[in-house]
Amino acid sequence: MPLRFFNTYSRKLEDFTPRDAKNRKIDIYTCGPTVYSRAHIGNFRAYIFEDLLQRHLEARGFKIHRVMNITDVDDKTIRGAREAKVPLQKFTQQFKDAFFEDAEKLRIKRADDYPAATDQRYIEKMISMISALIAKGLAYQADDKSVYFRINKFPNYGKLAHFDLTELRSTGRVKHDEYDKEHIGDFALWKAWDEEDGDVKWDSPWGPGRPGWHIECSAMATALLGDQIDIHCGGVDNIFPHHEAEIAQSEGVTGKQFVRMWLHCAHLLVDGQKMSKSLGNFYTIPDVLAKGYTGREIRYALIRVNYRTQLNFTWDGMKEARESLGRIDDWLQRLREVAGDKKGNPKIDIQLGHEFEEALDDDLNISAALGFLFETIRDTNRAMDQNKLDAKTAVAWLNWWDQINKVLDFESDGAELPEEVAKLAEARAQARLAKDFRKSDELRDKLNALGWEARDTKDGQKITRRAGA
RNA sequence: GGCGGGGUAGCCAAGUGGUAAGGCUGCGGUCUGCAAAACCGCUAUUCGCGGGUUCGAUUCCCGCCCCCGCCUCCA
Repeated sequence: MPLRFFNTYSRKLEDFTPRDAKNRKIDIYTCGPTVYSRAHIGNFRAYIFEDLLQRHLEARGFKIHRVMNITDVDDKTIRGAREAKVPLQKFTQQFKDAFFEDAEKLRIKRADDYPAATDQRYIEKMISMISALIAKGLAYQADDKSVYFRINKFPNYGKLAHFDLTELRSTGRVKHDEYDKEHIGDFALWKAWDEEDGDVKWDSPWGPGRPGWHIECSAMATALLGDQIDIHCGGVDNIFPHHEAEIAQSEGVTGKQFVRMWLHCAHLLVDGQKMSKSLGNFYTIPDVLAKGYTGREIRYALIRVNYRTQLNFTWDGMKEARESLGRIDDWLQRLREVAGDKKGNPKIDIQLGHEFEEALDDDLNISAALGFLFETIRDTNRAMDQNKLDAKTAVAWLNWWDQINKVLDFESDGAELPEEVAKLAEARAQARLAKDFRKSDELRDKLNALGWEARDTKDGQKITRRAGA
C-alpha cells in the first residue's frame, strides 16, 4: 500500500509523494507554540502527532527537514509581559524553555529549526512579503495605519476551510476594526503600534508596528523551506483563519502552490470538551508528572489514538497507558532472557511481517499498528511459555522491536535498583529460602509500596518496576 | 445557519459488502507456598435510530437523533 494521508485541502485520503521523490527528501512545517504561558497536554498532542509523522517517514527511508516556529510576539505575549512588568523577550524566554523541557520529557524529536517571529531576519522577510502583496493589490494600508490582506482579490481564500465568504460572520469574540477594513474577513498583516504595545515595535514602510500573526509562518516557512513545502501540520483550530491566511499570503507573493499536503490534528478533550487555555480546563506536563506519571506514559496516552480522532483525556486513560507499557516492558524483559548472549546480534533475522509499518502508511493508523504489536506479544509470550521460542528468534523479535521503537519511542529507560530496594529484595530471597513466607510476604508488600514488584519464577525471584520511566 | 469530525462491548479503540483486531477492567482456569507475570477460557448474534440497494450491510444510499470542533485568541 502506498503512503497516504488525509489532506485537509481536498478532504480526501491522498497518496503522498514528496516533491523530491528521487532523493527522498520531505519538508515539513509545523505550527509551534505561542509562548505566553506553559503549553498544555492538548498542545502536546499535536506535537506528538507530528513526531510520529516524522519518525514514521524516517523509518520509511525519507530524509525529513522539519521546521517549527515559535510565536513570541502577539497580543497575549505583549499583555503578559506588561502584566509581569518585564521585557517581552524575558517574558517569553521562560515559556520557550518550558516548552523544550516538556517536549523532551515526551521524547519528541527536535525539529531542525525553531525560528522565532521576533528574529530580525524574519521581520525583514515579513516586511518584504507585505510590500510585495501591496504591490500586487492584494493588501492595503487602512486609515488605522495597519496593513490588511484584501481577501476579495484572492479567489482561493476559503478553499482550505471550505468556507463561503459571503457566509462568513462574526462570533463577536474579537473586536473588529470594521470601520477601517474593506471586508470583515480582511486580516492584519502588519499591526500599527498603539500605546498598549509599549516598546514592542519595529520600523516598517507603514510606520512602527508589529507583524500580524499569520504572516510570520508564511515568512519563516518560505525562508527556510522555499516557496513550496511538502507537508504542513497543525491543530484543526489552525485551519481557519491561520492556515487559510498562510495560503493567501504565500501564494499571493510567489504565485505557486504553497503546500502539497495539509494535515490537521483533532483536539484533545477533557470531560468531553476541548482542552483550552481560555476554558481553563487544561493540564500541563508538570501537572501530570505530579500525579506520578512519567513522560513516556503521557506519550503513550496521547499517541495511541489516530490524530484525526478527538481524544478524551482521562486518568483512567493514563492508567491504561501505564498497564499497556508494563505489558511491553515485561515482554521485552522475557525476550532478553531467552535471547541470552545472542542479543544485540543484528545479523539474525527472520520473516516477521510488516503490518506495523503498513498500518502507519495508512494515514498513521496507530491503533492497527499497536494491535499488531500486542498480537505479536501474545504469540511470542505463548511460545515462550511452551519453551518453543529459541534464542535466535528472540533476538529477531528484539531487533524488530528496535526498529518499531524508533517510531514509538516507548522503551523504558530502565531503572537502577535503589540500594534500599536491593536490600529488601535480598532479605526476601533469604526468607523464602528459609520458607519464612510470612516474612517474605511482608517484604513483598514493602517493595510494592516503593513501586517495585517481586515475582517468583522457576529461576528465582525477579524484581521489576511497576510504573514509571 | 455554514463547514468538518464522530456515535462499535463496563471503558478506550481498529475494521471490512460476507458475517466484529487490539488495549484496559472484571470473572473462571493453568502455574505459584500465596501472589505477580504469562497463557487459556468467558464478557457486542451485534456496530446511534428508521428506511432503501443487495443473495448478504456495521461497512453503500436516503432521512432522522445525539456528541464534539471550526466560523477571525486557540494545537
